[in-house]
Amino acid sequence: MSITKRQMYILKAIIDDYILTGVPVGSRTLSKREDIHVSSATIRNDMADLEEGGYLEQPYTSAGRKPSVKAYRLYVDTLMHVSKLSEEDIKFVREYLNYKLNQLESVIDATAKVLSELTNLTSIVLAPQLSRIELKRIQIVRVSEKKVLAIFVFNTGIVKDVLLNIPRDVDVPYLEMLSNILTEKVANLRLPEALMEVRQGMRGEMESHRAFMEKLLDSIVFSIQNKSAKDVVLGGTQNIFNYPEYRDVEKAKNFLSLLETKDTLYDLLTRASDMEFTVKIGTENSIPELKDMSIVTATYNIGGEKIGSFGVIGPTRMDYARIYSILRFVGASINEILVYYLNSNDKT
Amino acid sequence: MSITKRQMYILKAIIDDYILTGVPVGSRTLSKREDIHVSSATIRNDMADLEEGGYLEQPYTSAGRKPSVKAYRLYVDTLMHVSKLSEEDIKFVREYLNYKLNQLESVIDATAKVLSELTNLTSIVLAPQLSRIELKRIQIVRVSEKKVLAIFVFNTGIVKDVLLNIPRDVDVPYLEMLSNILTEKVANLRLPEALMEVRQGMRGEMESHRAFMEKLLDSIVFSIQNKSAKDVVLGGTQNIFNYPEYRDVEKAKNFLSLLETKDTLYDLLTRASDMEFTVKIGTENSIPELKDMSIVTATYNIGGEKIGSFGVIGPTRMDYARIYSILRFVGASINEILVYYLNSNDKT
DNA sequence: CGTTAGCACTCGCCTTCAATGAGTGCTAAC
DNA sequence: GTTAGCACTCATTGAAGGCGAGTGCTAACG
Repeated sequence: MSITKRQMYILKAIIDDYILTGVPVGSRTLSKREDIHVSSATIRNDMADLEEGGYLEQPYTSAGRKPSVKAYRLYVDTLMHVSKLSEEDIKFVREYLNYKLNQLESVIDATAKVLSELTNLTSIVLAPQLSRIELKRIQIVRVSEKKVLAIFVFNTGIVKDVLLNIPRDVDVPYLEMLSNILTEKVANLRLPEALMEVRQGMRGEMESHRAFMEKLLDSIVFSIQNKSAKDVVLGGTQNIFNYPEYRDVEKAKNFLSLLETKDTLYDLLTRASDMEFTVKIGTENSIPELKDMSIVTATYNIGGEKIGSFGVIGPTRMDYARIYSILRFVGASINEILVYYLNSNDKT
Repeated sequence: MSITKRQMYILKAIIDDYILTGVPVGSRTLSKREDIHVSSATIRNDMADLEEGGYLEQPYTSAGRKPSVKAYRLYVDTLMHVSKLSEEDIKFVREYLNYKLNQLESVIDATAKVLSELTNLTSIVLAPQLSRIELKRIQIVRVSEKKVLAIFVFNTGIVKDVLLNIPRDVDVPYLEMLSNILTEKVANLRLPEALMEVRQGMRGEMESHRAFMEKLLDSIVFSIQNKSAKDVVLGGTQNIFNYPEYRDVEKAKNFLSLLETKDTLYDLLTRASDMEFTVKIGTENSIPELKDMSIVTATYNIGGEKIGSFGVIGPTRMDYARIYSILRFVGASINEILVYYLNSNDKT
């Protein structure tokens, strides 16, 4: 059973219409469109075929048809027409992202905001994954009697620090020495390897160093691992209310609760961190709660390294074409900004 | 027109019942209570009096009565019976707060969580207000060719840092000198005064220092000011759905949107930062959107200094007595934890 | 005079029911 | 292969009516 060209055209028309309105579309509505010159009866026949092929679904006996997951998949893969972003949108992204350029986190926040504003969906942004970046240097600074600040400088220019309470006072030269030892061991390694290297490489060192370093490492491991929840920034969580099909309090509540368990979102995004783009439609998601939601993600880079990802989540009937171009442009913009902000040519 | 003792008792009964159920309470319901020995007719008479006195309201002609803002105010000020927190609750708070004790922010997050869990309301927690704490030291550390980390150590033991891009490379001794000059100028001053002091005290210094310091200061001012939104942490934002009266999507949406504009919440909390406890009931709030919500706040201290506040926000019919004791206990716990965590006896 | 029983009345809420209309499938004709 | 026509389906809408919780008022009672 093959699909005719006209049927394909009708399918696309149905998807477009359904994405726009969220209401199952009927044959008569379609037949009135200017670009369709066949009668409603003909369309009905085609629709019946498409339904048989698994591309359309009927919510109930005499409602119109709505696209199935299979249809959306086809749409995303081949049918949809990705147009350029409008001048306004481009301007909006540029201004918003540049305006907020003072801290790394602000870029993340601004991205979330921009995405949700442009797409009218809930946006998810994952902060740069430090475990993917090579370390350049570790520097330990004495802050007060029992506190030191461990500063991690990464090759991309990102700087991260952790405040640590230490059991006893240490003097500055000792910390400097420690910094040097650590830096030597970890330079050009990624965090996971660096941790292993230090743990193993410590065997030969003095016992007093060892205890201190262990504590240092533990704290770091803890604060890195513990970041999973913190690393996910959301935008436009209320946007779901714009969709009539989520006017139901129960449904909306479910969705919003899902967003609160950021670990799930974190997993979704990290898992997608290797692909430039991913589109998960409805049941294609492994998570049952997401069975009628879609997630579209993209990644952003520093120096060619994919270090984080971002995307949107919403009803399956989202405007994939538009979202695709938005994500593409926003991703490119983030790259630009990060390169500029982090001054990544800095190779001291 | 004075209120009899029995009327007061009935009023309290009505408030208690309404807080529990959210349904306007009728005379018959009350007359069936074991602690009330008068007939429904008598109660009706009393209710009529209380309504005249402005303590009760009728949603519509033949519904039961519900408490007015005036009634809640009376309840909070004199009527309510604040009991001790249950052992379970105490244990819950202790465990949760202590479990999360690794970073200052975690304490804030944990507080938000604990509050929302215990109260079933949305909690708001304000991070420590750095502008209220005296500085101890400023330390500037070179991180890479064009980046320095400005570390602010406060008297309470809190440490805050800002990453700054600098126009040209500077050497370590210069930064050390700068750190010393700055520290000397700002020690024991609060941030606002410190800024003024540095701005004015710079007049005599070398031009080259001046430019650098100005940049430093600007960045700090920016990052402190810009914190307003970041400094507010929410918990249990979905809890509003537990209240039948907020089953209406429109209402819930309004509430949730309000929570998104964190600046408003920030203002509310900072304004309440001087009072150990505040209770704003319904229209007592200056913000019209909050006209049928109540906000209860408390403060937490470090070394006797009120440095932050936290509280809950929800429908006017909240369990003020319970909330009061929860806030009191949580406040005390935060103090303990902060003192311990920050090692505030550290007076280097 | 405070309290109580009784009764008519009000009004939101729920259920029922029929009308509406968008949409389909099928058949017969073009 | 396409179209017109027609009978049928079914969610949605709105009106009607019953239900019941609750009130206000009046009269009687101790």
